[in-house]
Amino acid sequence: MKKQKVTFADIAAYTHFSKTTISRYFNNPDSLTLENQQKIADALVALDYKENKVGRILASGRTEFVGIIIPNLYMHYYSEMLNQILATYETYGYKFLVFAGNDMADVERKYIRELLAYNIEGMIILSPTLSSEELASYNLPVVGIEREDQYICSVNTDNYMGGMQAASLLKKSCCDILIHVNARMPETTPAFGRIQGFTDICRENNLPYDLTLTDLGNTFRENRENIMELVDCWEQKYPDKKKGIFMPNDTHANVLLNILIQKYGKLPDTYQIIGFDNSPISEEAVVPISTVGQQIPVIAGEAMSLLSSLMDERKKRKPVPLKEPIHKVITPILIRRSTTK
Amino acid sequence: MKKQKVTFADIAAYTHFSKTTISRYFNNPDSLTLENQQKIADALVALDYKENKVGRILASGRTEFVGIIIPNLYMHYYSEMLNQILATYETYGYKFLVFAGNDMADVERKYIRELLAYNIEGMIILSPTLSSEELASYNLPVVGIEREDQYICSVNTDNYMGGMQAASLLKKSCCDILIHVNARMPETTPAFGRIQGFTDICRENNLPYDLTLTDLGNTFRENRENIMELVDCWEQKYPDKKKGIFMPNDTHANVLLNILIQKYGKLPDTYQIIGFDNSPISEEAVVPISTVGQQIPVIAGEAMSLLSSLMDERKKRKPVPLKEPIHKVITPILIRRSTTK
DNA sequence: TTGTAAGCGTTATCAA
DNA sequence: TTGATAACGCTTACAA
Repeated sequence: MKKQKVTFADIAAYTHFSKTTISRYFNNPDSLTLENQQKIADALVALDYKENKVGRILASGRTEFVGIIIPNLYMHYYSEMLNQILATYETYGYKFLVFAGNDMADVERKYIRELLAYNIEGMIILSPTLSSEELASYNLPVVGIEREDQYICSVNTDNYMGGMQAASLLKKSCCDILIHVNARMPETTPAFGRIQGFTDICRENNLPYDLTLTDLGNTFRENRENIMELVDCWEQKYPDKKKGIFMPNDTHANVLLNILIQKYGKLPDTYQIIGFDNSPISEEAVVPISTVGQQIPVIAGEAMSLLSSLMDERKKRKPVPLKEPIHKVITPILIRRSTTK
Repeated sequence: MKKQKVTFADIAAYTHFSKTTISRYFNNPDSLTLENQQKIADALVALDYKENKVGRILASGRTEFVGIIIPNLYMHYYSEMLNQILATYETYGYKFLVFAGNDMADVERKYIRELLAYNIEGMIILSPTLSSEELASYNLPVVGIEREDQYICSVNTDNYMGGMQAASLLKKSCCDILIHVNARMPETTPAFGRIQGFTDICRENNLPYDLTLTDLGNTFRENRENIMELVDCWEQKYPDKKKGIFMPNDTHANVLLNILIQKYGKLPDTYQIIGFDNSPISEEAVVPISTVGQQIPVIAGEAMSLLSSLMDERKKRKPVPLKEPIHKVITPILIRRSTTK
């Protein structure tokens, strides 16, 4: 068994064509006669040729690589998004170099440097760590997903709509007080729209509401403790009132649900809960949780579609840079399960 | 702003050294005088040089790419494993090209062909789809994780030990009947060891046991329906008996738990449940679920350590191929929570 | 429709 | 310690 690989030169020698013709066979086969195409095809089989894209990259500059920076894969939202992005390989053919940044700015910068060293053609950024201004400065097609996006293209869920959907559902459930728990965040974060959508609906309908902007912590244990405190607080402030609670995501909604069930043996009629994301936990909870569902496959598809067009534009002889970043918005889907009436 | 990139040639011209010397500055700086190192360092800054690894790959053949084929990222086990594998970048510097195969053999073959075209140096395979014999035939360092591994190196959880741990815990809980639910699988699958470990403990201790080897389906709905049937069946076969149930994973354990709670309002004393994996759901369930915990970070680390050594060996002038594949085994950790006494 | 020759940005081999 | 030169495998003018 020989170690050396078959190259265009070998095929050329074997078929008595030039390397150029072999290259053309792969990139522009119609420019060869059918007969010669066949000859080369036979030679490929005879020599057991395996393509080598590194030479091609060097010569053409096209790597077909896209870099992805995610915060982590621990959260289902990110892993499912990555899953769906990877699946676009079938459509666009781009290969993905994946890094998990874990919220460390310098680490992410290092990853980006590494990605650039491999001549990636574009990036998809799910991580919120680096500013869109910095990302834009790399002068490379970039699409952000659900993160601050002032200077870069992006695809986001319509968070405002999601907030409205949640508030409207709780309104229909005849709650006395509508409560939204979320992290404190800058107004430039897409998720900020949820807070606005929620409060706008409450105000429009003169519904009493309570906005609890607080950090619930990073571990399950912290989440649990913080949410238990919130429950105590609500029961003091709103005894006997029917509470409609919009949690920042399904994981936290599930924690709340379990706390209530552990306390009362069941979900009391005085509580309605709605989550966000439609992650598996919302369906798999003891009481299936109503939620504002993000359309992850659609978001991933749109992100790659957008990135692909940016990368195509850049390959043209006369690329026209965008005057303004493009922002796509995907409507969430309200999913009614058993934690709301 | 110029588009063209700074190359070694530019640096050489700027510093009046040769390209070779510039290359040496990066690969073997000690062979230059400190003074000249400084000159070049200054030039890099002055010219804003960005390294380009494509040329290096072409010239050296070292891509520092590792291919990963996972079944999907939907299941927490896989996404967390990927997370931990990606994290080894900090240690080994290998970049990861990730594909999700979704159980389609031909698709996975296509992915592997693509990976080989990029001269990857090795592969980590979590997908069970292709036989280890086929994987070995690619003549590339390969490490399998928790899959059939006759002809390839691998890292697996000690499933036999896991099965014993589960059975022992249920024994301590004084169950009248020990039940293990799992899929029917070939004996070459690592998970088969769980069944053996479980039954061996039962036999050794003369404990009555019930092995239910059945396909629970691929969706939550199917899981739920199938497990509800199992519950009915058990209650008919073992009325009034204390049932100790070892489920194939935490997701299924949680489904069982929820079915019981929905039926009885709480987890009845006549049921003990233990899952497998220690995935978040086991901790986040209404009643925290006891489980046999897989040490995912350890497995990922060992897999890359093993793969790295295989890849290093292969780079030597006189590589010595392994006579036998290396199989590493990682001990699982029993985690006792509230579904067992 | 096909071929020639010059790159692409590094590293490797020799020689000095 | 440094340099000249030839790879590495493919693409791309330009020519025929």
